Amino acid sequence: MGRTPCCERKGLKKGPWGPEEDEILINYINKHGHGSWRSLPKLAGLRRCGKSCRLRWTNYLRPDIKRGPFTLDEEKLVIQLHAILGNRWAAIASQLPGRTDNEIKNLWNTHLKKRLLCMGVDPMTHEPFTSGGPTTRPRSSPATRHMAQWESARLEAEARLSKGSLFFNSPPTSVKPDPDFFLRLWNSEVGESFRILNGEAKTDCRSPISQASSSTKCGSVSGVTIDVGPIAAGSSTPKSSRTEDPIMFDASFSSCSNESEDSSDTALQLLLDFPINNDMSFLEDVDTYAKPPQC
DNA sequence: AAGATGCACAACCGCATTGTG
DNA sequence: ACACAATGCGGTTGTGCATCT
Repeated sequence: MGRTPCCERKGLKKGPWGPEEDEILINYINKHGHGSWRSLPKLAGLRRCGKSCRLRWTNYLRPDIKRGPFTLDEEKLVIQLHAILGNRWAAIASQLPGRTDNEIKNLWNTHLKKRLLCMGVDPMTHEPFTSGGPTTRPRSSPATRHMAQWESARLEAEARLSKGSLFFNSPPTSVKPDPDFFLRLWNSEVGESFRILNGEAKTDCRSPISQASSSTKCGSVSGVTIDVGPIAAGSSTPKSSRTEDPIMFDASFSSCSNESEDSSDTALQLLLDFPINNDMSFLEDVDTYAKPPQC
């Protein structure tokens, strides 16, 4: 019995949305909320499937969408978060207010990936390519070095995590670290310290977003205002990796046990090892690296 | 000026996960 | 505990626009 395709019904429109459809969708959601996406198109009078409506709303019509080009800081953040989280676009997007996973995915695939490649950094592993790699850029460039530093720190933390699965109360069989840990770390006071340090090192490393509003997600994360997350609460399950959860970190995390203290120290070290002085100047130097070796 | 090519972005598809009866 | 429906997510594709030849 296969799954029935969501748009299998005849008469459902596909392809680009027209302005009148947008208007219908916006009006309907403003008035009633989206409720069940499945039934929304029928109720709103749209000849679209619910999935298409949801996508259109979340990626394009939502009022809080921030349009326009990514700022340098946003790009930096995306790269840093990608190093931590991998292709978990939704999780990355949750750290960039007003940006959608789709948008970030596109940014990554069209710009950042290429740029890293040109720098001699493997966009998937964030490791520098060894000689013979697809780049001609010297291996010891600062950006490359920092990526390598970060990667090794990340690996170290992963190793520690798998070793210390007790920290998360996860079953011994669970060797795979929860990538959300890194996100929580990023959002924790440890991460805040890291950002502050970087902020001191550079005149102002806050993104324009957080400059504009201290209550952005980026800003709010620095408020280690405690929201006991599932991990911190010791109830981590695989399902907890869902990214809709507000990702806040329990400050008591660092004091739950000796082991966790140790983890916290390592975590701090991990973050401090990340590109010192937030040196991602290669991003600013787009022209220098924009053109691939044949790049 | 016209066709070819590349790029950016919106949208779709299918699988995974979660919710519910 | 199970089956099914609903939703979320990531990968991929299609299309329109800009630039190049």
